[in-house]
Amino acid sequence: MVFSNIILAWYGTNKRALPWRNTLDPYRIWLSEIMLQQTRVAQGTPYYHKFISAFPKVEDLANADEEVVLKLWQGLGYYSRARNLHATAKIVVEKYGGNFPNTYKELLTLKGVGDYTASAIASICFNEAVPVVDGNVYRVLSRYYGMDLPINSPEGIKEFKKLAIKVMAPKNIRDYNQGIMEFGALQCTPQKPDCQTCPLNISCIAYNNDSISSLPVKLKKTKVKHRYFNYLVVVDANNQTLVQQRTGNGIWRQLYEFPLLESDQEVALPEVSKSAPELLGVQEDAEVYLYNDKNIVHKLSHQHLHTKFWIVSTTTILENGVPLSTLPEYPVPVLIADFINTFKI
DNA sequence: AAGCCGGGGTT
DNA sequence: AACCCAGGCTT
Repeated sequence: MVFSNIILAWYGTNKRALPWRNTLDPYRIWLSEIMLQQTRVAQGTPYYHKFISAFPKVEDLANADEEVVLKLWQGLGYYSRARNLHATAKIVVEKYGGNFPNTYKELLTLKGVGDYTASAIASICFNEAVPVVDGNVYRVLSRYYGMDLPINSPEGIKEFKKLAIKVMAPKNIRDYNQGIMEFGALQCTPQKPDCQTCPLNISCIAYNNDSISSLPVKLKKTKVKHRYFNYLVVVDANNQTLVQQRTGNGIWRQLYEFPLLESDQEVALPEVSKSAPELLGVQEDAEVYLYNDKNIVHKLSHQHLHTKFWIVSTTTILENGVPLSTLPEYPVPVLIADFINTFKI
């Protein structure tokens, strides 16, 4: 039996009933694919429902305020996906009359749509014979065909794409693409794959070489950078505080946070008491105290944020202050959302 | 070609 | 603590 036929057969009996599997609507498929980039199905699914409910059609998403989109995206991470999602919705409405492009090549021009996502939409919605090569596919192909090229090297990317084209099922690419990904997610898992019940084990090179655990090969590891965040949570006599929007190219662009004092190392109370009032534009006699006794270490994939929240209580009435009660309306990073949820004066 | 961009689940 | 997740963009 051929590889692709086994994948198709396996998919037929093992596929999950996922919310985006009952439609071929490009809007819904696109939305699900963007949300699932580097994101597990279980984590993305609630967001898919929220978005479909808030924005049933691409026009609804295009017409929404960016801040509303970011707020709905809050907690899902990689927030550039939300900004690109919104931009692409506008393009689809304005340039394509509300209809998504129907070819891999044209889909590739959309913001936030790369090789994988263009292939996924083209194959699932339009049955175009282009293979998806995501993390699941790298794993399945590297093991079954014994490919030990690093999956994140330029040669590896090229060779795995060639192999993926060679072994795909062009006549039923829609099910094959979803099938090989589902197979990677459920059967050929990163750790402890279920090789005993695997329909491909007899001809799987890695299984027969006992090299399952060493495939796929991936280069380098991300070095974690340590940063020290001091958030200044000012509270004035009217229960107002200050928030600001992050700019630049770093983390959490366009999300909101409290005024931030970043330092190379830990900062102590006297230093904060001295600099906070002027930085916030409040009176010198403001009362400053540390809210969290121990550092909150917020872990991103490439940064550890050692965070202290400082409460700055002042009699000054903030001119640009916002009521504390409105904080839940702002799109914020999880680090800030967690604080807001527990903060009681 | 390499680095950056989140948050959460598994082991 | 390390690894990975239905990757893409920037430099």
